[in-house]
Amino acid sequence: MVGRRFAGPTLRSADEYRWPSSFSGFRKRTTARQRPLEETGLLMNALAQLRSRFAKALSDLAADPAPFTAMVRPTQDAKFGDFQANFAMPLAKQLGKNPRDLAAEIVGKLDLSDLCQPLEVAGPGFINIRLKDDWLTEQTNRSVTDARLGVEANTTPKRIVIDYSAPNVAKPMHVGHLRSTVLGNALYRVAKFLGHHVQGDNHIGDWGTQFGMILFGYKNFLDRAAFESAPVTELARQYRLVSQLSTYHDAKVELPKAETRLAQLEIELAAAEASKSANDKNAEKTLKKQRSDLNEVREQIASLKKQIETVESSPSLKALADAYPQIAELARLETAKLHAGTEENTRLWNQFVPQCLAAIQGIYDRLDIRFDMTCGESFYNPMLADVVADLQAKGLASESDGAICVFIPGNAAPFIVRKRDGAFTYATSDLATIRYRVNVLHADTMLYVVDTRQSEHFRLLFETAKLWGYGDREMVHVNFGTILGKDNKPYKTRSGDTIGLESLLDAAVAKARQIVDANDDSKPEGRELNDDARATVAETVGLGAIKYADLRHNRESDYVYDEDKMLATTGDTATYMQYAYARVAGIFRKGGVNRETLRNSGGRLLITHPSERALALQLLRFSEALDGVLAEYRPNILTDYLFATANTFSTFYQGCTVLKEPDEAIRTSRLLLCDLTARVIATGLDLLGIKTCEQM
RNA sequence: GCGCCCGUAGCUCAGUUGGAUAGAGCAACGGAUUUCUAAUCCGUAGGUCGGGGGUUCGAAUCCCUCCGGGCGUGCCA
Repeated sequence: MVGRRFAGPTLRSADEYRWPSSFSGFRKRTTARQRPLEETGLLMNALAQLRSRFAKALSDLAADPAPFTAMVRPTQDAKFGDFQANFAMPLAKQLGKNPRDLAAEIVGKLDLSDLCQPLEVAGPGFINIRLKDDWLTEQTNRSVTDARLGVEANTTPKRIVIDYSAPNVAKPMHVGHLRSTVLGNALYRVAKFLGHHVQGDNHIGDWGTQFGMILFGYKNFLDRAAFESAPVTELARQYRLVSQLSTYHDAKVELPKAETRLAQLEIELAAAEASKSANDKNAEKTLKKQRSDLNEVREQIASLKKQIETVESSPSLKALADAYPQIAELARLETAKLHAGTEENTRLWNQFVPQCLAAIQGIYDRLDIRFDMTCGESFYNPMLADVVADLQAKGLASESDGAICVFIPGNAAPFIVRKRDGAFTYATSDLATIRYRVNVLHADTMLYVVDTRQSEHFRLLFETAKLWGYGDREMVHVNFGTILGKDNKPYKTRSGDTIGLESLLDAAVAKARQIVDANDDSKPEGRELNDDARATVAETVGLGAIKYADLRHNRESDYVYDEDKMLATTGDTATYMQYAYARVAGIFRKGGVNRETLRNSGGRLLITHPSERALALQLLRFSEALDGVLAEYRPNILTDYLFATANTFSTFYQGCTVLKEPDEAIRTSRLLLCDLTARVIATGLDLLGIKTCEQM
């Protein structure tokens, strides 16, 4: 299971975590808040502008025009124009009118002549909208000189806390941390770019049983020399060792039980098969279930045997296992002592945590992942007793079977905030976190970028938080699916171990290097990149491939980790976008064009070819794509957009000469399009946490 | 047992919350190049949106049911 949640190293004052008083780049925008959007002159999002116009026309037809203006959207097929309004049918029904007549009526009282060509009513009452080239060129000209590429910062920014990555710092990060980290970071960047006040919070695991294992290993099995030269590696080895021994003893106990159960299931199945009468659907179903249970137990047994075999095949491991039959209990004891605040364990913990964090930071640096705060379990630990007491005082939590639980109507499982043994759970910690995020950070919205398998936990958590008095805040479980191997099972090594994140990155970069080498070697005029440059490109391409593959899927789907596909040089991959960017960069390099000068040259966009219009329109839709990402926390909307943008550019570049264009005004216009394309692609990729190269 | 999720082209996946003739990529096939970077572009073919029923102007999308698969499920996080 993916690690998640565990607390900040040392207790820090709340002051450190207050919202920054200044958000440079956003403040100016917020002053425009009260003015109608069109009057600010900043609004370039065509869709928002159209909706706003339609809202006026609908104001005396519908009490609340919002749901209807939401039905103004980009067309799916260019033959219907650029946008379409689909509200006439439902609105006509509500008003008891004919939809086509209503559409015509609205078209009649709407003057959009500055924006688009005359509106057309089609089919049962669709209103088709096609932007005027004049308006398109005007907007594009504005974007060219706009640092924000025509994307308006939100006029009513929210305070958003995004909880992502959240590894257990006691062990190396693995493939299971990839999605939360990559997805969370992309959402973080997009939300920030759109003007929200965002706090990226790494809710690390630094207070749980894993630390007990490290402490036990350190005290009993430490290789002092190894620890002194590479402390984190040695601590990770200790964790693995203790965990392995403890698993071994568990497996020894579990194996006979599983075998008994297997035998029993086999007998039951045989009996059921013998007595089954033909065409009995219920019996068929039961049999199926039994076979599936049987398989499950067989797999469990195989896994247990493997765990046992691993230890017993190594004399040294076996000796350790025999010497410490109670190792799990002993490790738990170390955890308990840490929680109780004994001098030695506290001192060791204070020594280890910063070292572990520094190691993890190495991966974050490489992946360019940013957080504003790192508060995990240890940070919230002192608040937990009070959380439980408060829940009890308010009558929300009660004792059941020795544990303190919150029962949410409609949910069979209780939300356990204190175990029978008195220990708190991550439920308690999550509640303390919500209270902190609301009371101290003043969060309006709290996002949890966590594996979908924990959705039940979050349902209970949010329900409990609502009852507790935080119902006015938005809490969203931004859930995501599992990364699978090619066998369609959760991605593991052949021997069944989880895959370390570092080695995953290295493998992708190494593969990218081969591609970069092959491509550069085959250039008509010989290689262009020295070894250092190739290494940089390979790092950019390799890491970009991993991130993009993760982000381009609908987050809720599982997906198969396939290095060949994610690093393919054709198709919907980061490489394709990075290449599109490098091509544009090459145009400026080759033409000796200073892009800054170009932008301020006063040159205007001229539409002389369909692919120029298509590209300009596509570039103006950047803002729509970003809004789409945040509407449902789906970065794949941005990957789709970027792929379409790169594709539209390639088509344009195929059909339109740029540097070789003899007409200077047209050449300038096309250079402006190239410049804008490069900036949109680079910015879009950057918002996904993906880098670009000037040359590749 | 109960709960949640999924099933879309040969493969991998989108599908803007109910809109027009369901879209991409890969693979396949056909075409474009004395390359402003071909890591490219254009085109062709490929579908009972798991099956059935229902709701309505209109369904891949909402409801019911069946089939197939995944995940979770009282003291791990």
